[in-house]
Amino acid sequence: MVQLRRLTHLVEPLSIDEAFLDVSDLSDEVEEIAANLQAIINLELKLPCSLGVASNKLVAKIANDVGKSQIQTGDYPNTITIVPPGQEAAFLAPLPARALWGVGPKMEQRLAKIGIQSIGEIANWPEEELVQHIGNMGRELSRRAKGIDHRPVTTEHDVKSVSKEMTFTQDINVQRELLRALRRLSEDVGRNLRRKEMFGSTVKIKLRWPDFTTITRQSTLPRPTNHDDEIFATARDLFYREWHTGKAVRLLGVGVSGLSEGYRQMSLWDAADENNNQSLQETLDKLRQRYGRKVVRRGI
DNA sequence: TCTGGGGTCCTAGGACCC
DNA sequence: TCTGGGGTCCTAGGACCC
Repeated sequence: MVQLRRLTHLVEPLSIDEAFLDVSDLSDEVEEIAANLQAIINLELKLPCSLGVASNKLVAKIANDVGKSQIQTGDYPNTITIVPPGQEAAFLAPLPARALWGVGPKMEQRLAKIGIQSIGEIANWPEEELVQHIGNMGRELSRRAKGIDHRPVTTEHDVKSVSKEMTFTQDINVQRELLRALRRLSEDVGRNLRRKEMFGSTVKIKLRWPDFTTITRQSTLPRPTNHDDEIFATARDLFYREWHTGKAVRLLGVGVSGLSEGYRQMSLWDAADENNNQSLQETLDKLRQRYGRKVVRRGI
């Protein structure tokens, strides 16, 4: 990301190793910008790097996917794929519908049922008919299939939720072990929230049974929190709504959403208690940061 | 196909209030 | 007292993304 931001501050990270750049303000030709950037990353990071260049994020992303997929040998892809302005729809048309953002395995099947295989076929369908067959998503897909995407490159986006889950190597049906896992997940989520200086108002748990069916249960708190104990207590209540002795669990997850920044509202009579909790939590965080997670353990 | 983890967005039903 | 509509929040599940 450092290398990217040297080029422009308009960098939107997409994942750990992908990002959108808006280089429309730079005076150089895009071909040149792309080639230089690739060379810098190859040289400085000793890593391959593929780029897609287009007039919008949707087409740039797909162009990059296409470029990378055309590598025949076992080499790591190090490609540059450019779609000139005005060529967006033509570039997308022959690609399989699945290449479009928002088309996964299920949507691919639904589209196939009405005879649509390619992005071009989506673009050619009357939008309203598409909506009749596949719902509101049809409107969005119709636009995307034509290469239309007006979303700007945004340098920051709000985090909407924080969660942590774990799949057990073996199904677990021992209450004590499950609660210990739930406690640990709650602490991870709490720490993550505190690191971001955020509070959340809705606690959600995720349970997966050995047959792979997965359920979620959530509960909204009267006030936002980022305290381990509060998250855990809520998660535990939710857990007991679905779990009974002996029931085996494959996966356990804890998440918090409804996030807000800053300090939570406190009622007056909570203040003293609150301060104690706060300082205890901060002390625990510091101890764990210095000596590791296991330095302080709670009895579930 | 036998399935990891952390996210976002959409839909749909129900409760509640005006 | 009955009826209806609309808005909002909460909950649950599912599709999709990297």
